[in-house]
Amino acid sequence: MAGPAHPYGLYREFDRELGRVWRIGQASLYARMKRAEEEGLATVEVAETEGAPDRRVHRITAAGKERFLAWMGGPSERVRDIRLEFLSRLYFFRRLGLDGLEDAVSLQKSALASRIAALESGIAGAARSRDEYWRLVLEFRRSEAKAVVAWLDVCIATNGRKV
Amino acid sequence: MAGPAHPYGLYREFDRELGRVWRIGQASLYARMKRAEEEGLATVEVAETEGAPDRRVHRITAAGKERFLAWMGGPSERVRDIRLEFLSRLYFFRRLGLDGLEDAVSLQKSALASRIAALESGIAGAARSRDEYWRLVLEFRRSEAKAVVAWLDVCIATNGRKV
DNA sequence: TGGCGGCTATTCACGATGTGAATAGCCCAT
DNA sequence: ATGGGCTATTCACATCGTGAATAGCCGCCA
Repeated sequence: MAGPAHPYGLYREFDRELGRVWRIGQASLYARMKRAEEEGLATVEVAETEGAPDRRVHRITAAGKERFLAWMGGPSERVRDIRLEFLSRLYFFRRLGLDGLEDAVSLQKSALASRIAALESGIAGAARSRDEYWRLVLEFRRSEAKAVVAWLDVCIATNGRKV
Repeated sequence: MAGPAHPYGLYREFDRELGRVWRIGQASLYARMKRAEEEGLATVEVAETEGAPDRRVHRITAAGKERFLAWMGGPSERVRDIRLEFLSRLYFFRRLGLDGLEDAVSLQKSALASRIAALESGIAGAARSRDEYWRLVLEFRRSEAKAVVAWLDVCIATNGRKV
């Protein structure tokens, strides 16, 4: 996405930057990139180097770009995935200088809004049926979801300030 | 802990109740109970039944009880684990009629308090060094941690009301 | 000059973990 | 009598991540 890359180099970069959020092992990144190739999301070309082992240089395909951008734009379905996914998206938005962060934020916020609405109806139901435990569980989830919404607002504000 | 149990029966119970929080497959529960036996946390006795296959009845040992109670009391180190762990603890506190929930809550709260303090010093540092991304990441984590603290207060209040 | 440590780059073998399906006997309904 | 469903356990397999192995080349220091 930011030009051709080989796993080793990408790992060095990620380990310093994205690695603070999304810890990924070297061998794991190799496996993912190999899989991306098998799925036709990237093409691989072996490039010779001077005084170093050959590199398996990966180039993203149209299908790969599409998949990546869909992932960048789309909201995370599960609240617990936002921690990893949205913070990673944020990293890529900044790293690649992409725009559309505002859209991604609003999409995620509206996904969270319906999630919260569902949780609140569940909470009301649990309260009605005196299911204290279930009510607490749902309140936990609502609390988390609301915290993410509040953070997304901070996120937009910060980004707006920068632009 | 609530008397002897065999995996199949325990699964039926968990699947209905705890399963709403901690989804665990049947084969997975079997594996865990087998491992508990291997680690000396439970003893197993094969019991014959009338018109049904034999049961591998598990009985918790002293070591197992100790381990379980330590887990019940101790806070989750990572905020993201609280979702699963603390809600499971809450389930067992209620299911087994144990007391000590207040202690577990305060322990978790103080663990979160130091976590939040560390995050805030990190946020200040990131702000100083103009590392916007890292600041947002840390603010995300603080936001989550604070939401859990707020929920823990609700949790205590609810439980207090019941007693 | 010789060899040792460290860097680039990739691969491999393994362990943990979870899941669907297989197995097998028994009961009940049609 | 027989097919479906329940109790109960096990198996084989896919996924996923990790540490270590491999291998060539470079620079450093004795």
